Amino acid sequence: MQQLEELVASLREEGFRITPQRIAIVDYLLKTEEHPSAEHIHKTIQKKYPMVSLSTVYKTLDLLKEKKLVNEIEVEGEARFDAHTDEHINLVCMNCGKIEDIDEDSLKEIQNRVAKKSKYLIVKGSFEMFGYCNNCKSKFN
Amino acid sequence: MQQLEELVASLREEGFRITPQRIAIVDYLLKTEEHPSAEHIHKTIQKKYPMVSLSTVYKTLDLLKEKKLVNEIEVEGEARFDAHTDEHINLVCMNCGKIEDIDEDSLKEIQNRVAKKSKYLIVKGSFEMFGYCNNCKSKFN
DNA sequence: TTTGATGCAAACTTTTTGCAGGAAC
DNA sequence: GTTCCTGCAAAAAGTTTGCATCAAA
Repeated sequence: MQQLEELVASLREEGFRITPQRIAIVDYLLKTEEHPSAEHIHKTIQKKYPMVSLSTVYKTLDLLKEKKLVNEIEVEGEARFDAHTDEHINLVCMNCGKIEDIDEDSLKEIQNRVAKKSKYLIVKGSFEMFGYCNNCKSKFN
Repeated sequence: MQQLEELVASLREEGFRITPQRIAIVDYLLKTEEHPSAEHIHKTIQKKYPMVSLSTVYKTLDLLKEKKLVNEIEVEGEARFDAHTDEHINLVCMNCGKIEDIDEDSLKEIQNRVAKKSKYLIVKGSFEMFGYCNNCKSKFN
């Protein structure tokens, strides 16, 4: 988990200006485990910082994605964001919508095998698994 | 790979009507390896069958998804469709946009491990890997 | 003949863009 | 003071929906 100060420093070093809006967005992304959508980020940080527009959220997320400081995953036609940039599997609960991360040591191994088999140069993997979480699964057995 | 006749029979058995539009869509999906978008399906089959509207494509895709006769994957905010419903890894070339399938025997094993670790009931996995295909990769080394 | 399917147009959702004003440097 | 960023409003892109018409059964 990165610290706010580190991320802000990275942005400053790249020549980007540090604005209250950017701090609010980055701060929230680092603290949450929710894999929020742009809309959700916007609504949440508006409680604390009412002066952040949705388009600024989108523009900041683009910036952070480009600098590899956040990852984007797609769930049901909506982009969701995650400042935990280590490779992991996203587990999506099809009932309550929760997204959980799982570190999975064998991911790298799979990527290597696929690379060998396909002759692709693999840059990243996106692993989403869908199912029912521990709380919800009793309803679907 | 399923045959057109089988798929059409499945639909008929479920009580759905067999229309020229549905045949055109299903026929194209079975023949292509392109993982087309709805828009692309529409454009392509219009050459042969000019009387297919985009909303019918969407409605038919919804039907096929529901009946598990096609899978949907998201690439860059757009839904892409695939009649190859066996579990596999989708390899997306970040240069030319091609999507290739790879059967990967260890997928099931990974799913089992993740299920055990997370206590989730895993229903399906979506595995996309992004990189550069054999033709494009020389440009990115 | 009786549904269910089609196709248009309009609505909706998520994301992107242009630009004038404002804030960071 | 200069340049980059913000936020509005408008547009774009992808998808869904309502409804009158049409065709499969």
